[in-house]
Amino acid sequence: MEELKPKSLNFLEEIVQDDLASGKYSKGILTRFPPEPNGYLHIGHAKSICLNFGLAQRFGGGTNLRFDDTNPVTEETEYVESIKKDVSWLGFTWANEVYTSDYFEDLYQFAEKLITLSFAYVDDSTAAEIAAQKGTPTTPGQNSPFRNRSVEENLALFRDMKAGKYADGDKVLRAKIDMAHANMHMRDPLMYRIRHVKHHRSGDKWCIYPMYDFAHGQSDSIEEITHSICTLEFDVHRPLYDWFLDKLGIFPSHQYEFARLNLSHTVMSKRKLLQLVNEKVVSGWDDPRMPTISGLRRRGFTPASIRNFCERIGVAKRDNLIDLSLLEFCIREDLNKSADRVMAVLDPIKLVITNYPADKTEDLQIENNPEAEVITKRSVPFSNELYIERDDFMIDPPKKFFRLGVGLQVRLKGAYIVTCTDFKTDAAGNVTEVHAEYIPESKSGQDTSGVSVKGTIHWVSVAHALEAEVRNFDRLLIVEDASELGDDFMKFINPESLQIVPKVYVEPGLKAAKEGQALQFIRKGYYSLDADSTADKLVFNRTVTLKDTWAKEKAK
RNA sequence: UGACCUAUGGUGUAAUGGUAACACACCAGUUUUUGGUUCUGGUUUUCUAGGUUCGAGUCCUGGUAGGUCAACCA
Repeated sequence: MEELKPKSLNFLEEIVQDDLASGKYSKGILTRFPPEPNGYLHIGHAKSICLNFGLAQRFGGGTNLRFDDTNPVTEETEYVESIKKDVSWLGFTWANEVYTSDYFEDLYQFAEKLITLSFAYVDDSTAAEIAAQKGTPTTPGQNSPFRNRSVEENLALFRDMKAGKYADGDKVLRAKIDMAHANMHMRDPLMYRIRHVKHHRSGDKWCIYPMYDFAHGQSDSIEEITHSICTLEFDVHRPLYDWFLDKLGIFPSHQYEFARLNLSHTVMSKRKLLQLVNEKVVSGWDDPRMPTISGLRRRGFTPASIRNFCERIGVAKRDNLIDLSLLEFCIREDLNKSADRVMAVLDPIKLVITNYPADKTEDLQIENNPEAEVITKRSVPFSNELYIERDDFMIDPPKKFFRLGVGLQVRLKGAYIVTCTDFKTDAAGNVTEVHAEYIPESKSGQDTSGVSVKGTIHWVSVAHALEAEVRNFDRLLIVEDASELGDDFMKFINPESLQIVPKVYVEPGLKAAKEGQALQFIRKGYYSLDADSTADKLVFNRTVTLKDTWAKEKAK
């Protein structure tokens, strides 16, 4: 069936569509996702991943996973593995797994070619001198005294650099462009620096390493990437990207830029995330409060929910701050359809059903998910003593309180309607026990009582309950926008971003729960079994709360 | 005060010179054995001043505001 109105294209899709229509790329398109393996992927990377892989999927092309490993000081194989895991987990398959370090020889040859063409020279200046020569955005730079060395001298020097005859920082290779250029990146940018450091893949083979600007575009070109998509801060690099490809006369890949994702109530920069880890504000890169892919995974987010989120946020070139509530909506939308419902009492108080036999247990059949296409049921034991939530009882219930209070009636989910008759308190006046009578004819599914109630509450049988730990997570920061906080963001950490409830009661069937399994704790939220769980002790992470309109009503 | 990028409801994103719309959020109601879900309705939008045009959110010019760039990082 034809769609009546095709979904509008984003600006990148339009570019690809136009390029394909004009016959520019007869072999189809090829994109790439090029992380530097020096840290863990976060939700901002997910946007880029969905964009790159999504573009290729939509227009019948491929996507390379390229590790941009030109700086051996910061890169490690450990990160390569985590990145591959995260991309796969998100549901994408790359056409080729490639490494910029695979192109070191090609890049070296490119560099010699530019030297031969008098487009590059070896500079003996120190880093400080080069910085001083560079000028400022409003004042032109000065030519380096080494700028006019002969091709032969440059070639010899560069070969000596490669051969390891110089120490780190002694010399660099620079492109000869224009020290007065309005674009700072065109003021004789560095192409190679000396680093006597072991590389995670090439080992000690090289002691000179290409800079990003001399590696990225050429890598794109070598792979014949048609559309090289990156974030806006690389916009000013594009003239240089094009300059190198043009002077080298190699495959003309094209770079396009989009605005990176900013998410409210969190930070996204690698440096700040690292700070959170190092200062032990969080337990690690996969702490469920982190916006990392591994953190979101542990928190209970599904790949589909993240892909859907990336689809919904769209893509453009203006700065943006996406509200966390959209991410929450996406995971609720997914889990509402897929997560089984179970009962867990987080803040327990005992409910005694005084007219139910103390020696009796019933195994009630309760549906797992009312939203599922095929309804399945599970068995839940019911007895005369139950745990219910403390806030499901009030001594002086206000109007529209559809829960328990003396004289009020509720249905116990999947069981009977009960009428609250009494309660007990301790010396301090705290409620310790609630008493109720059940209506035998009101059994769920075969109710002939004729009684109708407004409220339904969840419960767990005291005798059968399983103990568990619950970790309730909330937004990392108490401020929406951390962009102008700088390092002060640490002062705005939400003190309630993690609340551990060491002892909750859950229904006994949860003993069979599997790590990562998503569950809805009825009326409480979506939870997922954490890896910290043991046979004796289950640990559940709260992925997200349910929407709570009663809380809003109460607040009024 | 140089170059470049950007400006549409509270937040995002569409509208490709021809009725400003979709989602989230928010509000009201509906449904509901989850105060969840569903469904319905509602509030709230083109930075500014000129210009081109029969017609401008869209094109042009100026202004304003925000962002990016001066690592031997990527």
